[in-house]
Amino acid sequence: MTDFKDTSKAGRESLLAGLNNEQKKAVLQDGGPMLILAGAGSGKTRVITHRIAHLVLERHVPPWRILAITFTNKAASEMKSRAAALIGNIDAMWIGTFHTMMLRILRQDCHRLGFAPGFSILDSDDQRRAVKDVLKDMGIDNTTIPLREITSRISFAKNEMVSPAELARTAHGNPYLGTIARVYENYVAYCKRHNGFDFDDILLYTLQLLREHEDLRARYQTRFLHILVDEYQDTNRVQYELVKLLAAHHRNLAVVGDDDQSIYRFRGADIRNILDFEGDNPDTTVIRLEQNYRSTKTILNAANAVIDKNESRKKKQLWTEGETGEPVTFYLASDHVGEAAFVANDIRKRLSSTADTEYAILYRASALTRNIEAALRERGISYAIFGGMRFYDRKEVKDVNAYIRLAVNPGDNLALTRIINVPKRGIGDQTIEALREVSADMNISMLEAARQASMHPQLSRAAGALARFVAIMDRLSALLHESDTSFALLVERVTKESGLAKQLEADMLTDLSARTRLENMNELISDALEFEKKYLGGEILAAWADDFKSPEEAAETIDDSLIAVATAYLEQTALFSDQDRAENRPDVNLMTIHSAKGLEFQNVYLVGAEERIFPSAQAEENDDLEEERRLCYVAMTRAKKRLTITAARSRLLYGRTQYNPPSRFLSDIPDELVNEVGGSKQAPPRQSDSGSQLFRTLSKLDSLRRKKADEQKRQAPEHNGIVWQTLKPGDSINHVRLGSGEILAITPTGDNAILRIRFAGGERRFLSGSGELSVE
DNA sequence: CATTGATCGATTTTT
DNA sequence: TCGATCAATG
Repeated sequence: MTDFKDTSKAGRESLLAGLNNEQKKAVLQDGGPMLILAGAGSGKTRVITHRIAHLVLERHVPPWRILAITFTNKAASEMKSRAAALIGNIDAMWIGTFHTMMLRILRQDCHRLGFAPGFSILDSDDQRRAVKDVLKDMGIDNTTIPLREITSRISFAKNEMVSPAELARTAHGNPYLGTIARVYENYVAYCKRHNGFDFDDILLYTLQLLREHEDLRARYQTRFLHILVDEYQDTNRVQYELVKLLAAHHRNLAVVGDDDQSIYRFRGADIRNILDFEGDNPDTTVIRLEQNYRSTKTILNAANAVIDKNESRKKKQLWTEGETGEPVTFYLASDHVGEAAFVANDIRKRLSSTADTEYAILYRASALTRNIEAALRERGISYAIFGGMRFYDRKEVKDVNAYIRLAVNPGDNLALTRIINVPKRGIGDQTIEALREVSADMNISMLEAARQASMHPQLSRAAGALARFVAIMDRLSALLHESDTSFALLVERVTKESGLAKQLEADMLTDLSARTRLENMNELISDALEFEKKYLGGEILAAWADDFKSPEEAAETIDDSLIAVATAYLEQTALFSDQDRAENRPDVNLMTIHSAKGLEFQNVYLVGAEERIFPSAQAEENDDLEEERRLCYVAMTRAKKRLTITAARSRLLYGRTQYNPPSRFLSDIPDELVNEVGGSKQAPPRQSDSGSQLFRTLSKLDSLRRKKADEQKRQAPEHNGIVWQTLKPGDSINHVRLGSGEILAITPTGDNAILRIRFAGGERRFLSGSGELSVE
């Protein structure tokens, strides 16, 4: 351990410098179970990294005996670089996501579960296609049960460790659920047959492996002297069991989280894991990090007031020594266009008049971005939408990777079906279906079936095309297994041999987007080159190092064959997003509240703060309001300096105009913390039952505004028609000729509005200004 | 076998 | 509204 930073007294003190008492306690705590309740902006990452540094530098824990688990790769790399800055070389330390860490264990001993080491990792798209295949095999019409319903139920079952048999039992004769259970069972077999793991499997099978094999269990249990888990409130049951098992021997388990920020129930997070941690471990040391270093007093108090309404939570009260700051701004626009304009104007004003550089617009659902984007574009404000498509999820990139996948794992029928006719080579659905049949009947892979095409009458028609495809795969596989060329070169050969590059070049003549796709493909080659450098240089090495060797020793045993590099590369593309690929800094960041978690901005705009949007309609139906409230808390606590919340009285969403009152969360914010600005010219919101002062103020302002609007109307030339502002969908209306009808939708167009009306004879649209309409 | 119109349906998302 | 997905046609 020669390359660690010096552990002089000065070094030691700097580890604790600037930490508050609670933070110090968390860093210095000996061991045993520890629950660190870290409020938003309380310096959580700092505490974790400093604790790791303390363990290594002061307590002389070898880095390879520390396991630190995060939820995202982004969080992991952040933690790694900050820990490395404090400690020095930490290559041997296991810092990473659950999936990355468990994959390490799985790779080494997957044969004990009946899997081969070159296994594929199925992404959600593969998963869907796998379920489709299973349905076809079972002769189930894939319209009876929605695909997403099946995949999500299977995923939930896996997260809860419910086996197909158990799921069938809990179906209690319900044929719908019974079918899903049978699909689940066949899907598991399907994955095994194809030597593939889906994301849930990576965790579930690792748990199974460790539970069933005492030697492996003992090996990892003794190895990890200290285990740290970040974002513990978002763990699911499998993750909970994994952590529990791995920590069972030394019991030095520090979990860090914030129950108030648990917002991933929909993907299996179980808030009980954090709420019951003390109960599960009676000797737990609980540390509360309640001092916030991010937001103003006002923002914090407003957020506290909102979250305080939740019943099931560990009470926590964030406080700050920071300034009081400006009140929270609330703006109620007349419609979605006005809302977007307000936000965009406000940002434009601040961009030119202040030195602020951080702006984020947050929303509950991504459908809300459209108007915002338009408003920003109109004003020439640059923006970026956070959390779009991953680089590795682009079609052209996935196609190339599918060729590599198939070369590495010839049993991967999903990869095969993806690219057997990409680019087009005359192998259609019929042929693919026939291949599937032959492969199932003969118990061989589809690639093997294609190889034997001439022996099977169903395949004779496409035999020529199939032979050409097999020849391509043979060349690639020969290159992979026999050649000592570089991996990047292999990737380039894939693009050439497959004809993908040629195809894109041809497409460029007619299709402008083909250029981008070609660029992406070339980018993939440089990406592969970069990865290869890292891999051979030992940076990825720790992932493959045998447990108890130093990185140097491990370097000698590492497999540097092309196939090993390819396997590692495929793993990276399956598991890593590319959110770190920083693009030019935009003026404004647009993102969902979910993806804003963990981030902070000087100026935050929370838009669409309306009932049925936030909280969402389905959250209300499912009685999931506490989670929505936590989401609101997360949104508010992203703001450092200024928080603006907006809502619209009418909003065109999913092709319908909705009229929703402002979000109930607004009424939880004490009035003195809010400044309501500007406004609309329409009817007041539906009176809230909360009787909050804010709503009364809103109504007062509103009646003033209405008076003004009425005056303006009187001065303006009188126009015919009806006062559409008082109407809402569902109201009845009369037409001179068509008689009585029901309003379906109202689309404002300035003074006027388009009314979609259902009459006895069908639907018609009218301008509200048309003199032919009258209210009943 | 590839292309085209109808139909459905729509929170949130990482790995 | 908009987009993806899917059955029917040339």
